[in-house]
Amino acid sequence: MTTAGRPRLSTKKRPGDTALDEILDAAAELFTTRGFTNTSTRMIADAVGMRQASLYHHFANKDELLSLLLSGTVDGPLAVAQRIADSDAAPAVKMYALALFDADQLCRSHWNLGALYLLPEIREPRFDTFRAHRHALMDRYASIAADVLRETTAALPGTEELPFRLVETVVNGRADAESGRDASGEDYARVVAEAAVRVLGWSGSVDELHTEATPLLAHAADHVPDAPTR
Amino acid sequence: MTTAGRPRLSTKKRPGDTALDEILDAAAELFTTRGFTNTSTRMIADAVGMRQASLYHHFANKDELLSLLLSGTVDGPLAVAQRIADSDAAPAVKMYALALFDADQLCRSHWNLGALYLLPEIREPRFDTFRAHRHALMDRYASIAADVLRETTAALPGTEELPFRLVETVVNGRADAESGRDASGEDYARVVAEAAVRVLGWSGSVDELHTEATPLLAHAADHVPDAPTR
DNA sequence: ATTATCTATAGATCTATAGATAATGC
DNA sequence: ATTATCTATAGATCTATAGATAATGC
Repeated sequence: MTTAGRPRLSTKKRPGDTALDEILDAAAELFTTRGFTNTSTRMIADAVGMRQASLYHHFANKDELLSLLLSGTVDGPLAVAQRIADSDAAPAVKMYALALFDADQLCRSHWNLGALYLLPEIREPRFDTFRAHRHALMDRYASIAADVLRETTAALPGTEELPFRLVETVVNGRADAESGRDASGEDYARVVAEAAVRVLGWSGSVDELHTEATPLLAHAADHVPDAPTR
Repeated sequence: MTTAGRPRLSTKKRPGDTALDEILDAAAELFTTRGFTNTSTRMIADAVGMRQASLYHHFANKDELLSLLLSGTVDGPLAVAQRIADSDAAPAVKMYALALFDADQLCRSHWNLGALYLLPEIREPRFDTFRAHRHALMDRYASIAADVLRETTAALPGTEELPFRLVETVVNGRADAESGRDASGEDYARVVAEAAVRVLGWSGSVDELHTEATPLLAHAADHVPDAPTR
């Protein structure tokens, strides 16, 4: 049982139900490790096992490929952040839960998709709807962080930016690990989530936070179209 | 009073005593904002005010330009880290001082030079002497962090990676600020340095740390060829 | 007939080299 | 004579389109 269309010269090399999924998998690997401009459509085609020109049957241009990957990674976290913010949990629990969810997702995705945020190319105007979504997520973090700070001792202005930045560091850790460095412990996500509340001056028990965050997350992450794990 | 050689068609557009300095200034701006492969030698030449081919009188190839910028940014911090590690200050003071020095330098450099570390291209083997230097710096951080952790309550494994990662976040903050987001408070460096000891469970006074770190830094940073501020 | 691939290639880059030119320095 | 620029261009890409081909679906 094959499908319609002329057969490929090469056998299947990538996971995915559709040709576009196979292409996105290869593009994710190459864009995150080599960068966007430094990855040619020929390299993607070779990694998929089809001819360079054949790619264009599945998308309009190279930019669209990056856009598809980007939109798959922000929408989930943003929806989860919204639900966590709307819950009636304590601020520290919200902060911990949000950081844990995002850090965990960044740790577990098959390719280091968070590294796409670091690509210089996404600062060009054609990607600014993506950047707007990402800034909305940053604002959620800052708002919850400010709530936590109100309950602890005075901190320097700018401290509310730290939790979001800490979560982002998962990306750097994975990138360095891939270029020949020992992997940062298997649950670096918990390290980051704990740090996110510690930098806000929260000094209570993290085990308790974790216990409270778990059911909150189970609810918030329910039915949310999360980023592809592979 | 001009100099030897055929005159340029354009007037001087960049700071620098030599043509190479002018070129490096333009390359620093373009590589940090647009990326390496996505910046053509023609763009650099236009930004300097000379012809594309004329650039090659001052360096052998585009890679060398990036190498020159990279080596200017790690050597200073590594030397300072060495002197701080060799001092007899308390571990928390060392950690705070090191983080403050690096974060401050990353904040103040004319262009966001730390963003060069995030370029995917530097993972290619031709840049691995740079990566080795950078890993040496990471090891210094981890070693001092481990000393601090030994004096505080037990933490999850992997926690000793956090101070280095926190310092790196200065780069992300500046990059986001440049693409149209409010600048993170003027002394974000102090926020980061404080966070670096807080995530290690250190709960004493940061003002005291700062007071002790200042003379240590004055000595450690003395006669060190630091990164170009402009 | 429709679909998904293939081959071939146009047109636009981009890096780096070759050789001419216009200054200063001796 | 030496230096730093210039003009011109070779050779190697790279993206995207045009049109042929080999399957399935009806």
